[in-house]
Amino acid sequence: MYVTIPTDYADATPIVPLGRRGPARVETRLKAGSYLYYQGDRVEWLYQVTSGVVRLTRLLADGRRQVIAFGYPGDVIGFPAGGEHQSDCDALTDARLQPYRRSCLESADCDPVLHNALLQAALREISAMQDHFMMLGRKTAVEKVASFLSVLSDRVGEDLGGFKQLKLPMCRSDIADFLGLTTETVSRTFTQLRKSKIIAIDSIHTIIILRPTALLGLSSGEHD
Amino acid sequence: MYVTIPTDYADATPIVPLGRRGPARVETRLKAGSYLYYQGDRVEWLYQVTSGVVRLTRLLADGRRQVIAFGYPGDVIGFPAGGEHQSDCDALTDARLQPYRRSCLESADCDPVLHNALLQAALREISAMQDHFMMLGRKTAVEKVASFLSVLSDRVGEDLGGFKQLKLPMCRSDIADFLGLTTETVSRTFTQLRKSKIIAIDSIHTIIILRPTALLGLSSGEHD
DNA sequence: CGGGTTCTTGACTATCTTCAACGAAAGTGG
DNA sequence: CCACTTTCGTTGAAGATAGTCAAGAACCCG
Repeated sequence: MYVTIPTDYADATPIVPLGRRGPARVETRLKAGSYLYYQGDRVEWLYQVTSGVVRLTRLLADGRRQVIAFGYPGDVIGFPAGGEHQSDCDALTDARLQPYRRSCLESADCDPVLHNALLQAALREISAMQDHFMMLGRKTAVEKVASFLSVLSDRVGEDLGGFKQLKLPMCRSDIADFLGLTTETVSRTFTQLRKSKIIAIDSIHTIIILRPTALLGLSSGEHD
Repeated sequence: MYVTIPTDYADATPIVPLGRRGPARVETRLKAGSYLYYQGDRVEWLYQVTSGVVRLTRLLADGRRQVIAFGYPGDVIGFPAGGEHQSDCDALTDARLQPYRRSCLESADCDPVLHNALLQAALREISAMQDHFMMLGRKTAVEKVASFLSVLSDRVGEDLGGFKQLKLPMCRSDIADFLGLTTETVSRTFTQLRKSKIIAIDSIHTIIILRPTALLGLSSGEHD
C-alpha cells in the first residue's frame, strides 16, 4: 500500500476471485519478523495479503533504506520484473497470504478471471506509486506524516466512540524510510500533531485521530 | 522513463512486436508542446514512444507539480487505472507514438504476443518506479542530478570523440519537478558539476559528460 | 528486575528553499 | 529585421526545514 492522499479503498481492494481450476491453494502463513522473499529471488508466486501486515524494502549499497510499501489485507505484492523480486518482503505482524502462481499473471490460460484481477492490481499499483512520487518529492514532513496517518486511518482505523483508533505495527524508522524522513523528524512531527490536539498517542503503536478533518487538511498543505 | 541508477536498457526497451491481427495501425504524431491526454481522461489507447520525448506530469491543488516520468523511444506510456489516465502527457519535442488498444493490455484475445509485451512493460514500470522512490526519498541534490545525467547519457547520449553528448529537451524546472528539487538547486548543481570538470555545458540544453565514472560515483553517494 | 532496543527531546548544523536581481535566450509584432 | 517583451537560467544572500549528534526516557523481553 502506498499511503498518499486518500482514495477509494472500497474500489482499491476487491477480494480477488479465486481461480477455480488451479491446484488446491494453500494459504501461506508468515510469522512476524520472518521473510517471504528477498530482492533477486526468482518469482514463483504473487501473494494477496489476507491478514496481518508485511513490509517491502529496498537497500542502497551504503545502508540507506527505502520502505517501498506496506502490504495490508487486500494488497497484492510480489510483482516480478525480469522474473525476479525487486525488493525484500518481511512480516511486521503474523500474516496470512494467498499465493497465486506467477503464470496466472503472465498468461490468461490458467484462469482468465484471476489473470485479469492480478493485472488490474498491477495497474492500480502503478497509479498508487505515482501518488507516492508526489508525496516523496513535493511534500513537507508534516504533510507526509499527516497523509500517512490519514490514509491509514481511513483504511484500517477502528471506530472508537466517535474517534478513530489506529494501530501502527511498524516502528518509527519504517515510517521514516517510507516517507523519506528520519526517525527524529517523524517523532517530532507526531509530537507536534499531539500538541495541536489533532491526534493522541495512546501508546507508541496506537494512535487516536481526534480531528480527522484537520489531519486531512494538513496532508494537503493547509497551514495549522 | 525513470532516471535512477543505470540499468540494462538493452533489456528494458525491446521494440514491442507488432500485433499481426489488429486493424491497420497508424502512428500518432504529436507536435512539441501539444498534449496527448490529460489526467482523468478515459483510456482508449496505450502508446509506445517511437521518436521524440514526452513528459508525464501530475499537479497538486496548490500548484506543486511532480514530473512522473519522461517518455523516450521504447517507453510505453498511458497505463490506465480504473479506466482513466493518471497523469497529463505532453510532448517536449515533436514525437511519434505507436498506439495500442487498451483492450490488448487487458485481454489476450486480440493478440497474445502483444498482450504479453504490454504486460511486461507494465511490470518493468513498477520496478523502475521503485528505483525512483529511492531517488526521491533518500538521495541528495548532487546524487539526484548525477543519477539523472548518468542514466540519460547511457540511454540516449551520443558519442562525440571520446566524450558523450547529451541533449536535454526538458527545461530546468522539469528536471527539478522530476527530482523533487527547485530550479535554483538544479541550476546550482549543474554549475557545481561544471566547475569540478565532470560535465561541460555546451548550451543550456546540451551537456557533455567529461568524466562519466566520476558522475556515476557521485550518483551513488561518493563524495567529490 | 535488568539490559537492550526504540522513542523522544534538545542543541546545533547543513542542505535546500525562498526571495531577489540580473543576463541570456526566445518569441512577438511593427 | 529589429526593438520590445517575456520566459528561462544563473547567481547571491538570507532563512527555514529537516538532518545530525547526543542524551535521557519509555518500552519490551527474557
